[in-house]
Amino acid sequence: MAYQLEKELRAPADYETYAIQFKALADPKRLELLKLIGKKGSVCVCDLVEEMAMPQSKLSYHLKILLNAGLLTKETKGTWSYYALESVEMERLLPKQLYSSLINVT
Amino acid sequence: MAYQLEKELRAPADYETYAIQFKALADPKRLELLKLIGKKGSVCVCDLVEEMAMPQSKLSYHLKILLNAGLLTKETKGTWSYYALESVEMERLLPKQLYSSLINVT
DNA sequence: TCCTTAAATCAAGAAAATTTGATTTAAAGC
DNA sequence: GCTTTAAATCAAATTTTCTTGATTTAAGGA
Repeated sequence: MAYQLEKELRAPADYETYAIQFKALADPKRLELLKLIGKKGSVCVCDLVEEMAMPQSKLSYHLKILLNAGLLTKETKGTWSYYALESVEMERLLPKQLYSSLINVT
Repeated sequence: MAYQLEKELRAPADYETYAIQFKALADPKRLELLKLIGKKGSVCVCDLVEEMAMPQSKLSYHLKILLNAGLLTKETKGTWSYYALESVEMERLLPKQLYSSLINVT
């Protein structure tokens, strides 16, 4: 009974988190972005601007969504920001087939 | 070379499909809805209206999104529509922890 | 300090998703 | 045929998300 109650209380919060993560993934452009980052390992925004053919502010917007969802890490060096996949979270969240298509693309 | 090309051509379409499915999952209310359907096994809309405390048109809207994403099945009997989880697709798409929280909830 | 470059943020407009209540469709019973 | 009930659809209003271009922040070099 206490166990059931605990489950009921915990579920909605978990769903919030999942919803944020799925929302981040719910865009073909952001999936492409993840793939590109996965392929390069660690990339600065300026490189992504060229490769994604996107304005810089737009890219920052989408990177922030992925970062907030816990799917990316960010490391700042000087004026550069380097983004990389948060592989543990990605692997936990994504179906195998998709996950392996996003990393180690040769 | 042909292999690489094939991958390039196939990827965007796959991302579209994944985006549709993740979008369907990107809402706490829809996740609750999936859980309720999973718990009941097979449910008509009229029962869901009561349990989800939602207007009927709103429910139909969300059910359609989940159905289009391939996450639900629909079977019509007379004037009733019965919805159930498309378990194979759900299991393929969802992280284990989430999947098992949505089915067989006692 | 001044200038340059990289990246984040902001504000306004555009587009997409959601909500609402009313209407329509369609099956079943009388 | 008429009525009732279940569910889908529609149109309008609202809310959320996305895009754009300009501005701001912050680090590094001359």
